[in-house]
Amino acid sequence: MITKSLEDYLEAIYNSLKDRGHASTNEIASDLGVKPPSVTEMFHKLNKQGWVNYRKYEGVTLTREGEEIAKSVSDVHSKVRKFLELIHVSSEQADEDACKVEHHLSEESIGQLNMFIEFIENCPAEEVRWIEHFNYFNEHHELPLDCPGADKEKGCDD
Amino acid sequence: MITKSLEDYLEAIYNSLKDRGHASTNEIASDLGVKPPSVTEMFHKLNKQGWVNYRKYEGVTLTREGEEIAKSVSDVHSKVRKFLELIHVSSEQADEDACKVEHHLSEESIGQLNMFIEFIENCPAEEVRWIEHFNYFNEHHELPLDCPGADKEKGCDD
DNA sequence: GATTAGGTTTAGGTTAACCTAAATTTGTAA
DNA sequence: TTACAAATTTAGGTTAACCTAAACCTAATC
Repeated sequence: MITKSLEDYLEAIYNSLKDRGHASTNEIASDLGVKPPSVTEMFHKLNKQGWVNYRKYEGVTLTREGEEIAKSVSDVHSKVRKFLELIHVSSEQADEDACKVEHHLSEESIGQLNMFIEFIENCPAEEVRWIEHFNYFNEHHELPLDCPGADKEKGCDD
Repeated sequence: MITKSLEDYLEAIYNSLKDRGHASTNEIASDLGVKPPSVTEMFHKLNKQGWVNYRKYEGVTLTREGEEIAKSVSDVHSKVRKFLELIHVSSEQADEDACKVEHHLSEESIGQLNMFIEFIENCPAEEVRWIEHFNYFNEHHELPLDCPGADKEKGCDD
């Protein structure tokens, strides 16, 4: 079974591989603010689940399944962060909070949050009956005809 | 130190006292989906912290400090729920997610979320340059003059 | 007053996720 | 090649929050 903690490790590994090209015990430990032995232990668990390939003293890589999980967690993270930034939470705090919140949203909430963000980004800062428009967007998956963004180049459902 | 779990118990106790006038082991157990012995154990911890008055076989009441914590958790809960409902998450799911998210938001994010909700509720569904207006509201703590809600009876900063 | 049912607590155990200290491996430099 | 420093793992321990089973209270009924 996946836990919040295992998700955190997968995400950290994913980011480390992306940013540094590798994921070692010490790096992940310092990224997550834990001690190296904790990381080794978790590497074993992730390996047993088939989410990473672990080779002693060398570090880990993600399996396809592990990468899928990591990507989806990371995706939720950036959606939450984006929303928080939209309502003017500082980007450091938004990122920190996203880390914690990312494990606790249902599919439904994630979907709606995404819908909301997409709507705002595609129909911004204009004379807009925005909540009515959002309701329409929510139902039809495209901007209403009288929305200033609707006749522009970019649709809302990409 | 307070933990997510202790917060959950305080909130459940608070709601039980409000809804039923008392908070017994079995009730809290069933509210939180745990077994009675777990509740007894947590009652002891809460009692030791000075957040509840625990009397064996009788249940708990909240101390002033306990009630303060419970109220603030409960407050965050309803803000998160309200926001999720605003973006059309079903109310059951919104409530469920709020339960989990409520423990993980910083003061800053809570404040901004509140600001956002207040803004929306006071400046709704009109011809509104809503994100610009939100920016203004965020900065000045009142609706801009050209906001349809601004000349109505109710201000934005109550 | 004795019995009993239901609620509550105690006793003891499990698990996840951490930790420190000690051992081990690895790569590099003398 | 040997020796050492740094990284990693192993061994063993801690804590929070749960659990089951058994013991214990309490209030109602006979």
